[in-house]
Amino acid sequence: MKNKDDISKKPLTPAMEDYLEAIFNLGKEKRVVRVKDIAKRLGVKMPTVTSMLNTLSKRKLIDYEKYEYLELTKKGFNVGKEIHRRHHILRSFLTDILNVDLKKADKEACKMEHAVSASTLDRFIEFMEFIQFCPRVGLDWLKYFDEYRLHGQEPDKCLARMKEFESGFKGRIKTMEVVEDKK
Amino acid sequence: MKNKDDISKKPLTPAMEDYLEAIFNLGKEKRVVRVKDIAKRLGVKMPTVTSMLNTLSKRKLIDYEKYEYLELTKKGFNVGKEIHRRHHILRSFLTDILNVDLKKADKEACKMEHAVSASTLDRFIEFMEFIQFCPRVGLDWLKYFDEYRLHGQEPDKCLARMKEFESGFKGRIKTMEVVEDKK
DNA sequence: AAACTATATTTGATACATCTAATTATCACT
DNA sequence: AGTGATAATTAGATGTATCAAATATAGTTT
Repeated sequence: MKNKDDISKKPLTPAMEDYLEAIFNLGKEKRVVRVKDIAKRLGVKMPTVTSMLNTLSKRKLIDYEKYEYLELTKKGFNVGKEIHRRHHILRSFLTDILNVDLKKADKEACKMEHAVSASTLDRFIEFMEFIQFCPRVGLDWLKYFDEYRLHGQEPDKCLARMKEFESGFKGRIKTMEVVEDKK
Repeated sequence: MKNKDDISKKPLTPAMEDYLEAIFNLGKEKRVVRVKDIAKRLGVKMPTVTSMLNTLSKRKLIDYEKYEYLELTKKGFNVGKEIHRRHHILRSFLTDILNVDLKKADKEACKMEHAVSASTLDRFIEFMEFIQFCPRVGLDWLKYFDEYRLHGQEPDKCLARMKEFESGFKGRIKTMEVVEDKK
């Protein structure tokens, strides 16, 4: 006979993930996690939270007895942490690279976090690392993106920018060569 | 008395948007759009499609009489086209910039398209334009991202890359100056 | 400890998207 | 025109996430 409800392999819904993330975050911010706070954080009413807590409890993602303090299980903690990580990375991408304002970035990251696989997320990370560390066109370079956004593509400026890049590179190459020589 | 069901200002659900996009795409691929094809495209059963067609019809997004050919209304067409555009742009970003494989990119773009606002989408576009057109580090530059992904950050290579960039820039600056002079 | 307030839960309802099984319509062919 | 195959719809059910109203519990204050 098959397992009656083999719940363990059913994927979590986006809503469940959002609750776990919220509980994870609240757990770091406050001594105890309250229904009221979860409701506020997620913009839902308290009965909705209670109902979801029962679901999460059935799926062994939280320890929960009614009217008592609730805690993430190991499993729930890992999910919450992972979703938080996704949120953080995607929001960084939106704010630091695309220059989206924080509030909007936060809202959109919250939806994107359910759309993007772990491997794609890794690409986002690598891409951001690449921009910042190697070949170190990073932060300066992104300022030009800003200018591009605001003023469009202006050939003269483009030339000027490239000259700046060139001399910037010269400086950096020197610095790096010195470091290399020391080794 | 208020409008009985002021449906016009209710936002569309992601599912509705997916159906409109699918109908939009099928409309371009085939003479007529069939329930069966929509079902196949979206991975749902036919009754689900029928039911959604009724919803879309009530909301004046399609012209639909049962058993007859269906067509997008002007409004539905615009939504379908917009969602298609989002899909396309996000997928491009994933495949062309982050190097995610096409199939995965397609699946993830399909979820991301409901998470990203029009203004953020514009930033994605501008960012991709910026990478490709100005300051023209574009395609070459992305090859280095690939290498970075695969081999990590290797200082020697980083230096080599920067030297390449520098000389590449020199060449381009020359070319551009010639063009500028002609003006 | 009694009373009041804040917090949480239960109950019952709604909306949405989906499914299976049963039914009905359309189309193509002989 | 009748029949069989394909396509579409209806009917009825399920699961998820939400809400408002009513109720119950916990915590605080006098």
